[in-house]
Amino acid sequence: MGSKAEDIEKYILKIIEMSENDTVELQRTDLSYRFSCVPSQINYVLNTRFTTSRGYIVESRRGGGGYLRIVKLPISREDDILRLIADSEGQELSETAASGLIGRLVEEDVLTAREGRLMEAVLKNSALEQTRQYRDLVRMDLVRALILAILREK
Amino acid sequence: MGSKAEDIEKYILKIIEMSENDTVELQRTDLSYRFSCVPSQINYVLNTRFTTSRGYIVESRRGGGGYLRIVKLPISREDDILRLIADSEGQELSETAASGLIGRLVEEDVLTAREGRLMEAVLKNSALEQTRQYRDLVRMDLVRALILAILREK
DNA sequence: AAGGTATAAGTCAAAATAGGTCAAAGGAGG
DNA sequence: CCTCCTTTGACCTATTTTGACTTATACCTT
Repeated sequence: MGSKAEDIEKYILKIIEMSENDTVELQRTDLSYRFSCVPSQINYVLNTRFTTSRGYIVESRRGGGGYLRIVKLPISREDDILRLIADSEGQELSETAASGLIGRLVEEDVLTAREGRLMEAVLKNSALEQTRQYRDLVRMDLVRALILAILREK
Repeated sequence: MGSKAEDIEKYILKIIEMSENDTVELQRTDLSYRFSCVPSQINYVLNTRFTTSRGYIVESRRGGGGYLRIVKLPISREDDILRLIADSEGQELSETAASGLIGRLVEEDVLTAREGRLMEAVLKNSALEQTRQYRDLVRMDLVRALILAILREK
């Protein structure tokens, strides 16, 4: 018995499929009309199906001319590190671990040496001073954002 | 569907691009006619997009023969950057302002385009989710760490 | 020179537009 | 009935659009 959420998922998958560049932009209200559901069900579908761990990025903008943009990342054929990171929601990352990770990314030529240095600077405890007890969580978030940005470049 | 504000922004960017000396002078009423909007929407676009953090200065004159003059600031010298961080302690930096700043650093070849993209990703609200009410402070810290790292290279 | 009028831009806040969050209610299967 | 997923709605936040009111400058008339 297919749920509405599933239908919406399939519809989005279909239009991503049809798009070149694996990116699709749509409006939440339009979609909710098309499927006769409340707008927030669209968020439900996005949150449960189009997650980073499944290889999607969802961006949005509110207000006039607002939109939802769903980007499918070419994640399947990437190496293990990247995959791991994309799936790191809620995990922590110490300064040392981050530094090691960045180092590996540089060694594997995912980042240039300079990119590595700049990222390390930003990931240092001293830069995350204000976040105190959350800093290892925040650091993980920053690294994830970094990795997603890299993946996004295709 | 992009917003009207975006269209207006693009139009202004285009004519600045075409101008030599990166200066453009136009009339608010003309623009509002061209885009079928109220005049004050032009101010909205100027205030939200052509900000100093993005490297623009807007001057104007009222009354007969009035005008809006938008100047794109020339490449800044190194001490501009220094000054920027010098008095950034405890300051806040919004996502928009950060994005404008990074854009400028890229234009000035302080950062490569890719470095800029990666930094922007890390400075996004979505990456700073956990910090919530401190996020503009944290963002400033991150940018300061970035700039200090750049300065240290030399 | 003073004052009035037309012209043009500025300010500010309300309204409109659009997406986000969260938690309660509903429903299917074990 | 218990659990998990889905559906729904009330309330929140962000961004843009609009308009009423204000201020500045130029020009014309006396």
